[in-house]
Amino acid sequence: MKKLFWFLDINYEAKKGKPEIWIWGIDDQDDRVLIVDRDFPAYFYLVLKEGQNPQKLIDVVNSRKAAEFPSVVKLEPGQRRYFGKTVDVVKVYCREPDVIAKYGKAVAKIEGVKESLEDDVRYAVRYIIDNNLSPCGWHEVEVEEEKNDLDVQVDKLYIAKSRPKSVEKTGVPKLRILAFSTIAYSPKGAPKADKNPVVLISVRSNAGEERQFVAKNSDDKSVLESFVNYVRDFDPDIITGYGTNRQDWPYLTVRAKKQGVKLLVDRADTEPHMSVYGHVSITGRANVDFFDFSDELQEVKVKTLENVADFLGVMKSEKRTQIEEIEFSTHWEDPKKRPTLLRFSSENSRSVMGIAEEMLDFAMQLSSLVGLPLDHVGTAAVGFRIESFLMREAYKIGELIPKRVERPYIPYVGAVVLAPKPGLHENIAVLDFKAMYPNIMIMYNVSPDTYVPQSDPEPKAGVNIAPEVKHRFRKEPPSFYKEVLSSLITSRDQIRPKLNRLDPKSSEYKVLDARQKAVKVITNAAYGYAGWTGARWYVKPVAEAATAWGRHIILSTVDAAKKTGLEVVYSDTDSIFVNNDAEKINNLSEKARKEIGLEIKPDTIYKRILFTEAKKKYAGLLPDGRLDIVGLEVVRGDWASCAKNVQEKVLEIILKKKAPDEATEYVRQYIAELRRKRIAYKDLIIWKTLAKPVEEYEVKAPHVEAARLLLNEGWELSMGDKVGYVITVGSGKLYEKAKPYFLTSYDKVDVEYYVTNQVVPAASRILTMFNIPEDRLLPSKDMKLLTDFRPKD
DNA sequence: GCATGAAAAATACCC
DNA sequence: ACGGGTATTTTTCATGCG
Repeated sequence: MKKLFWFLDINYEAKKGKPEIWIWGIDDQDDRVLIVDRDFPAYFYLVLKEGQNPQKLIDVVNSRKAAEFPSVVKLEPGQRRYFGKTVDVVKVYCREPDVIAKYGKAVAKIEGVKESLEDDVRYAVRYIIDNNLSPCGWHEVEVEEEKNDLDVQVDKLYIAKSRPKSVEKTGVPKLRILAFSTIAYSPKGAPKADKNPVVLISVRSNAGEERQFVAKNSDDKSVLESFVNYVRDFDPDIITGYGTNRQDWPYLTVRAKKQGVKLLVDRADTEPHMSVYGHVSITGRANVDFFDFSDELQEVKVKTLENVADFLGVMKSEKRTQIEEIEFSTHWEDPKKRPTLLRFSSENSRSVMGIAEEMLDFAMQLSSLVGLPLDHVGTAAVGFRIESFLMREAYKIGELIPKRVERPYIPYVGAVVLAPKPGLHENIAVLDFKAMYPNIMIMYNVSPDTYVPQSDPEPKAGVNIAPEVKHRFRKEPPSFYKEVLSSLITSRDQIRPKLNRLDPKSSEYKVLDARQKAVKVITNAAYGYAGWTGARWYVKPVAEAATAWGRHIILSTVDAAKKTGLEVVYSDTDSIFVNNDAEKINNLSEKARKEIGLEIKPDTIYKRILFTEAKKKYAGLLPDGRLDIVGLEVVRGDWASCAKNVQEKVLEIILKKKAPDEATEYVRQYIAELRRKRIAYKDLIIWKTLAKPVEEYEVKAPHVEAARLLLNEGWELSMGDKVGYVITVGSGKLYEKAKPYFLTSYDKVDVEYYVTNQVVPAASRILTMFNIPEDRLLPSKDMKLLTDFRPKD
């Protein structure tokens, strides 16, 4: 019979020495199904040296089969492409997927064999690639129903009688989604899984059901058991949380072991386990940690659950309960405070569900586009997402997948940035080339498979030669990147008009918009991937040529703009800022289309814009009255809010009223308030990322010393964590005065540091442009305050 | 021994 | 664990003074 199903998860099992692919899905009857494919061969390729006879090599492998390669079941000669060149290969089929890495290595040493390829492609990945499956997409497969004697939690179990095939059907079945959040308790310091219990687990389903499992007498055995029972009972397709891959799951795993509870939350009667890219795998369900998608939200600087939820406008109807981690213990211990902790935890699980509602579509579209299962795609770094996408595309055109190899890093020249004309400018248009690098690669056929090394003769069809660097790329046939990027751009162009016809609140709109975003992310990252030394398809000249053409294009555009009579006040990479003269702009864009072959169009219009001397920093007033602030302290996460708020206000006064004196007065007032400690404590916190383990730092930096204090108190910190600190009074170096904000208090804060090193520099950056020296920003001693309220902390 | 300034380390931004 | 270009702060180191 034919079965239609939506792809949720995939895993590989070895049953009695025979590999099985298990695909977990949901069918069009809303049944949860497991489809088992027992008939998919593992394989890798041998690439032959030029002029070798494939049959000879097949004979050699066969003769050594009994001793060395017992798992080989078939050897098949053929041809593939490798970096655009046709090569002779032998496809080596093996009974067990686990041997291919080992066999590949051994067989590569045989005389006449150049190398082995694709022996580093995992079995389940292989299955997705070869069958062109789309995670989070619909498929059709010929199946036979089988009795469920595998003890898996599904409605139906099927054996695949054909390979699944992706079908056009859109939409997502009615999924059961479970959000959860946990709270652990330790009397002092950060909770440690080996001794401190999980006293509270809050769950929330997408049907709106809310539950809390609360420990009695700080014993978490029943909490764990109830949680496991609830999960099994609710049987979610997606289990989601925030920070669960790094925090909750590992913690729960240790607690469960400690308490002798089996954490059987999956559909196959096994416990959660670590999988590739540092994600926790829960067989048969998708474990999605939205912290892994928080990079997408560049505006959110400190990626806490609260900040992300607030940014997305989740939980807007109510005031949030805020409890610092350090206060969990007192809240748990105090019967009066405990209800607040329970409320806090419940709000957390609701925030997670809210975030899921906002971001799950994107996660699914990305998963479906790049071919990584939903639970993997979040933890995979950008480079691996693209690579996964490219591996699928390569298979379709018979291009072999290069091995991952370590290479030295050699820098190359990137884009041009022109010095801005400092000061205020009125009515400025930003013209930019849309998707410049992808379009360059398409136009000049720039790709790993079309690159012609210096030593190679020029191909018949001719070459495109990059300016400056002189790298050559075959004009024909259409390159790998060209095909891939063109189809991405086309698919996005097809989505956009559809969006205009839909209600932005409809689910159809949300899905399409998410698709469009996923496509954009992948398209834009292709250039960066090309220049990444870790890439399988790394070819430095590809990235180097793209930027060389980019420089050439933007510089000739700047030139043309000037000739047309436009004044260019700034330019960065693919954009030029000019006076908003519609006719001249039209001329220019017409000229660019004809002479360069790329489209340059007005994007943003600024009623007024301010540049300082610095590149990559400016602030503009938009037609609707909003400010667009770029690069300045206001948009940086590593400045205290007090400095950012003041700078923003200064910019607003300058851009809207052109009143530097008023702005100066504002700063003076603010500083007077700050010196009286009337500015909120949280506005003094400076957040910085811990980019490596504390021990590896070569210098004593404030945030590193603050991190050290946290570690001494038993808090856990790892790479990528943000450290929030304040500067306290005292003598010596700055790093000696930096303290984690929740281990000190306002009365110890050195407000003069914030005046001198935060507020004044941030304000001065702008006001210097209007000849206002720093000392004019400092209030006189007897300055009267406009406001007079009691200090708050 | 110490002030001074340049260099290095570190971070976060822009596109 | 996608690129290079850029600004900025703080620490660290080298230098020269007397």
